[in-house]
Amino acid sequence: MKTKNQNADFLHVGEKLLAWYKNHGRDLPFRKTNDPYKIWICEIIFQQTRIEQGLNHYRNFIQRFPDVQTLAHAETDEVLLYWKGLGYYSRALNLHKAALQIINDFNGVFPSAHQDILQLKGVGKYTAAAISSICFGKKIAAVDGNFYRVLSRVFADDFDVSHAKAFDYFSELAVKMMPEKEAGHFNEAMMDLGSEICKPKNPVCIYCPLNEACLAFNLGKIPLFPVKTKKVKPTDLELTYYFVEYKDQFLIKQRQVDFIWKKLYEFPTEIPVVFEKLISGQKKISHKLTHKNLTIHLYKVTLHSKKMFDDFATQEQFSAITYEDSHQKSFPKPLENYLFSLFEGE
DNA sequence: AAGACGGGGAT
DNA sequence: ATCCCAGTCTT
Repeated sequence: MKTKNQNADFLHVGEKLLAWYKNHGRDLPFRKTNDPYKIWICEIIFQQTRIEQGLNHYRNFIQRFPDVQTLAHAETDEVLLYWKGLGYYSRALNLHKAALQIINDFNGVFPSAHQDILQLKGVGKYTAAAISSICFGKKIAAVDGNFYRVLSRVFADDFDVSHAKAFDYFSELAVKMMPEKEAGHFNEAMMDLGSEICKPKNPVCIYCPLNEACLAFNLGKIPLFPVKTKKVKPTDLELTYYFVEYKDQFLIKQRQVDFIWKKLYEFPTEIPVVFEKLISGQKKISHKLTHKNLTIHLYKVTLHSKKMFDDFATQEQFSAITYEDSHQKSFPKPLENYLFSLFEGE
């Protein structure tokens, strides 16, 4: 009997959330479709990425790669180009690999079984749950940062969200709240509430549809939740680049190492000693990565001999391109900014 | 279980 | 300067 009443309470909160969503949910382009391909793309783009930041990328990506066949048959470089500036570039590489998986393993049809979806490169528990619920009506919670924040506050639950079991723990809570046949909308509702009302800082509790039920709010303990113990320590990283130019061309190569900016283009990292007297100056670039304070020492090397330029490019397997052509390559943000500063106004 | 992986906006 | 965002993959 006790269990029954508790479940009824959970369900009541879920229905409140859903009612709020129908009136106050955000109007986003991918909310108008149940096409698993489009939902997949949008879920990957918006991993660790704000809606405002990725919205244009989503639109451009879908326009250029409207279906899984188009994506699978594209060059990796072009997929990367459409990812330029989004960060976490392995997402784009995995996206392309997964498109080929769908062609080869699933006959070119986006899989509908949850376990199959989970097999796709770059698709983890969250993304698989989002696709399964939104596109295929499966009653599965797409537990993300919003779920952790909202649920930990509503139940004043101090379960450590950085713990490995947090996904399953909060998933169980969420499923209890989920109205039948509304898993997709429920998941979207939780994201919108977390984004617009139950924000990390200064949540707008007075407008929250769940404030009557919210334990943390009624206890005045909102700032205590969610509990997150994982601590990250910033480290320092220094890189050296040489911007080697001849007339209107400069040298680039593609990063292959499994480190930051894998598969993105960059400048030479070392030059022959005889070039050193041609260095016209150093520019220092400071850039903050997620857990790194990055300093780039950037030297500009202006060559006046086409033979030296060509020989160096050939021996070290660099490519020579113009500034105009560089728009067709994906550069790390700090290098992109440098290029822009060099050529702006021309 | 812990680290690595980008970039940008809010506070 | 710090936090954290529609997380996933690799030790």
